[in-house]
Amino acid sequence: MTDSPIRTRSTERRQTEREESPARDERERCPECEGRLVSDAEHAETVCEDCGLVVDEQEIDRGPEWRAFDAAEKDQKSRVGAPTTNMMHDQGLSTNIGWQDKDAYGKSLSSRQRQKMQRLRTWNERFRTRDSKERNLKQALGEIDRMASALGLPENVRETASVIYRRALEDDLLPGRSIEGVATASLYAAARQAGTPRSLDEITAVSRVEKDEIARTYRYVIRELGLEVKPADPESYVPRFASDLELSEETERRARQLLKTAKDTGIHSGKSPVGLAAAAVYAGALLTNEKVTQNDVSEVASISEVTIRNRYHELLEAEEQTVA
DNA sequence: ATGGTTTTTACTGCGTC
DNA sequence: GACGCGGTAAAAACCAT
Repeated sequence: MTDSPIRTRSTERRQTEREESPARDERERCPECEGRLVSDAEHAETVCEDCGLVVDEQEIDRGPEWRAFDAAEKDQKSRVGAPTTNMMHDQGLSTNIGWQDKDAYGKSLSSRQRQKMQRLRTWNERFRTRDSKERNLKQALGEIDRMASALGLPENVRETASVIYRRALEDDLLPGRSIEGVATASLYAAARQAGTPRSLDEITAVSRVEKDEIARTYRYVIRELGLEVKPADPESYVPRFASDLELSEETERRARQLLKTAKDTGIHSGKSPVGLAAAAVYAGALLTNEKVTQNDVSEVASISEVTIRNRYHELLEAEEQTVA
């Protein structure tokens, strides 16, 4: 994978700057003394020959107005290149070779030239599709990064998500699906695999894609890639909820305990893991006399209060029976 | 598409601060 | 009276078939 010579950012800024400072007319005169103006290349100024008035500074572009701290950032921010259009898969940045066997003047090409052009077309097409995949990847990875930090997911999850996305790309799973959708699905899967799951609702909140599409794409990706994702363990939600609600270690421990016995009793099957976790946290707080309302828990867990009520009754009941 | 299960929504009543 | 909590019925969402 080598550095693509093509830069992806548009040239908007440069163009507007140019419009604001039109080319200086040679015969323009100094506004003060009507003296002849000369441009001083070394200092990039235009000065009056007679009175020394500096008429214009900074004619030349001394470089980017932004700073880049590493190569990747520089690559991202670079504004060199042709204007772009979103109507082409590569935003019109790549080379196009006409299909007609004519030269720039409209004359027909010799057969030797024709063959050469044909070869060039072939290769150009190959590079272009490879390029488009890379751009695709770049965009997706950026998106994954954005969502991951919004959800407070650690580095290793992003890594995993990237790997999943790459595999999806390799296996040609993209056609017919949006980059966004697959990126989101990858992250969702990665978070679950890493044992730091985020509910579909939470994911949806930071994604640009509808919940349905995420779920659909997720199932598809999992199936096609043969990924094994176990159903989320309710316990894996507990630490996050507990810390969001600023609850004690003890409460957290109790919540875990409740979930364990729930598993043993088998009342957890079929119920949503998030709901179970939320209920356990609430029940745990109850047992340690910490004040949390059902409403509080329902908000951090994005689960209805009713579900919490139903679940935590079951949890406590199961706990009592095992003790007895 | 369908039917069974779970979750959500909306509403009501009770007790407490 | 607002708030937290509990319960219920009906609607919606989910899931396997």
